Amino acid sequence: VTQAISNLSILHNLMVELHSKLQTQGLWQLYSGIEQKMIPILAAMESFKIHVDIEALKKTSEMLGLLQLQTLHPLPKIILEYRQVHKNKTAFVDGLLSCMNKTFISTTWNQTSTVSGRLSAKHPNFQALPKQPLQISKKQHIQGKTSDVVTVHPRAMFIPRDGWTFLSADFCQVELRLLAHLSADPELLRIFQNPAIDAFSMLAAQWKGVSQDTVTSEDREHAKRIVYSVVYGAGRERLSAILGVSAEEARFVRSIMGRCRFLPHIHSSDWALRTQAERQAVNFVLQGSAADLAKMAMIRICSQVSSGSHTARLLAQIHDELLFEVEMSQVDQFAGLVKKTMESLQHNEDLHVPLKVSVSTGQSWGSMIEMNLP
DNA sequence: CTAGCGTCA
DNA sequence: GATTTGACGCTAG
Repeated sequence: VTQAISNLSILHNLMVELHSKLQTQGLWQLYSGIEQKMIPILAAMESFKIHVDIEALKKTSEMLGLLQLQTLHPLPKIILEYRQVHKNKTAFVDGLLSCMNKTFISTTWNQTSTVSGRLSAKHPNFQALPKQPLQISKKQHIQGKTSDVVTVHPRAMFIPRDGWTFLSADFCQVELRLLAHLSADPELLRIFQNPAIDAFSMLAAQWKGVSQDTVTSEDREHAKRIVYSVVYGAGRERLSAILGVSAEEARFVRSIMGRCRFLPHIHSSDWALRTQAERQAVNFVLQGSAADLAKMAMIRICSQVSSGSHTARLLAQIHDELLFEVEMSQVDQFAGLVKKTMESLQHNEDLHVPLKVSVSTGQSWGSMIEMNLP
């Protein structure tokens, strides 16, 4: 009973406090007259059931699923397609055109706009151009079955100047490797010790129960999504302990290079805020450390270029990927330099896991082919 | 799950 | 009538 009285007393104090706050802001009327009265109404609404005609739903779903081709109405498809086409046009054609300067673009790179230390790009956002070609059906005549398909590949629009070629260098599974290093998980470390293994392909193969060389790029991408979801979401509790994230009294975390992120809600009593801060903490350590590595790679490579005979230019950074433009005659040599410099960051930073870099070249950013390097 | 930017409604 | 916002599109891990 005394407990109940004490609780009531707390409630009362809260009420008085809230009342005065609302009143001073002129919100009391709104609160008591409208919002408070809404509560039981909404509660009732939520407890009621609105019945669904399952058969009709199934039929509808079937109809829409059958691409609602020329049967019934062509309009919905046309609208949906129009929206997609229009969006693609505005985003990847008009958007690009508005950034054009004669025959080229040069995007703006933000150095201080992310919490993790990553770069961001705008005008255009070179880091978010579609990877896969977009397919849009061109003219779907109302009667005719002529479905002309036009495919547009935004990345293929970017080409090197005459006599030069694109060369891109990619840190393979960089955040996962950093996780292996920072967590010192023996299983993960063992996987990465073998340079021939592609961790995501392996996991995809296990996941779907097929042999590893039948894994499609979609399967691999799927496995990758799942792995990162687990690492940054479900695996949070175990990970935060391993990465020493929440154990500390400190209200911030650091990347391998000491970049830090403050997490004011890490000890919040609000579950949503606190768990979000925990996920952000785990993510920051890995994403921020990966950003550190990428930036160091950029610095080291560019310094070698400017002090040597190479004429290569760094055109863009897509987080774990560096895109260069290289004179044809220097491609092979430069490829070796880039790969070596990037992979040697392992030793410079005393990582307990090897770094792997894959290098590809091409005559457009949409058609890069991996090089075979030692 | 975590980071961004750009396009709508 | 113009301007701001939240959802979703794409990217990266």
